[in-house]
Amino acid sequence: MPAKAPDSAWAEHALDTLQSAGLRRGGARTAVVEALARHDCAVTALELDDELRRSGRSRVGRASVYRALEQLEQLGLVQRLEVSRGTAGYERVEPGGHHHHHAICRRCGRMEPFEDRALERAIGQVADQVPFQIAEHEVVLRGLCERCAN
Amino acid sequence: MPAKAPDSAWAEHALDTLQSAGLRRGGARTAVVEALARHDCAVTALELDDELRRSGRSRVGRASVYRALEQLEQLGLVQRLEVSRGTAGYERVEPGGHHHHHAICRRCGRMEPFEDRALERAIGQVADQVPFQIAEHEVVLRGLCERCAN
DNA sequence: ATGACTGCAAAGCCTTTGCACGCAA
DNA sequence: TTGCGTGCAAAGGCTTTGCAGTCAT
Repeated sequence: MPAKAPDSAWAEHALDTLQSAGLRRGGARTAVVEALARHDCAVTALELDDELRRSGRSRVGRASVYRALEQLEQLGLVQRLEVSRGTAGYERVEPGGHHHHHAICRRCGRMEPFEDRALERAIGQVADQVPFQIAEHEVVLRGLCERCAN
Repeated sequence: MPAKAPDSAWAEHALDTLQSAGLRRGGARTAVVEALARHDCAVTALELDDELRRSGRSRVGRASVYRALEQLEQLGLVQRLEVSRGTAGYERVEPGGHHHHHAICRRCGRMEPFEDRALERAIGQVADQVPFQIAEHEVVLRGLCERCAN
């Protein structure tokens, strides 16, 4: 239940890309894209599933949520990262390249996004030196959040 | 079956730290530390388990491997990271602070370690700006390795 | 019409937990 | 001797897969 304005630009971009990839605009798939568009930071598949189930507009199966997320990930429309032991989080990838990274609390799991140009620059240079064709990257800082540190 | 010289310095440091924490030098725990000392990059719990099981010197239960890894992680002696969908990898944390990050192939899972001072510097600065008490960090570059890119 | 998409339930996989026995200190 | 450490088996939790019905095109 994110009280947020959805990123319609991304949603449209995502749906178009899906279509270009020869995929149909099924109900579940569209619902997942729209739900994702309402989150600015990583959400787990189960959270999205709950959200969709509660909003009640359409019955969306959990499997469909996972399937949609996997396709979005493979098309480079969302990025997957481990938000807690054994649980994955997914978040939109903006076409522009703009993105953030995360600081995650070891104790309570709270997640704080941050961005830094110098960091991106350093990563860009390293990506060129590695014998890989790098498509994306992620940085995770772990420690204690303000609340848990006291 | 890593044909490598073990990092005995780390192994001793780890066993000492465990002892200082009031933990006993049980057989399984020691075996896990020694196995870890023979790897320079992330290994999964199952790989360690297999290794210990095959070397056959002592029967080590899978649960003990996981328990040992969790303790080592909490003491900051090993770092845990997701090496593939749903599977964690663990690797030694050198007392000196020296460490590397990883480039992981999307297709075959191959992992290439790398290190970069400029990157570490940038991360250090960001860590100071975030409202968290950062204890560690990890950077993962994802893309295609040389073999899979062709 | 036709095959992709979906929901439901079952299966998979890695990881954790329960329990009784064994061992370090 | 004491209770931490361990192995084994069972349980957990997230994710994936199988299948038949449904819907987009």
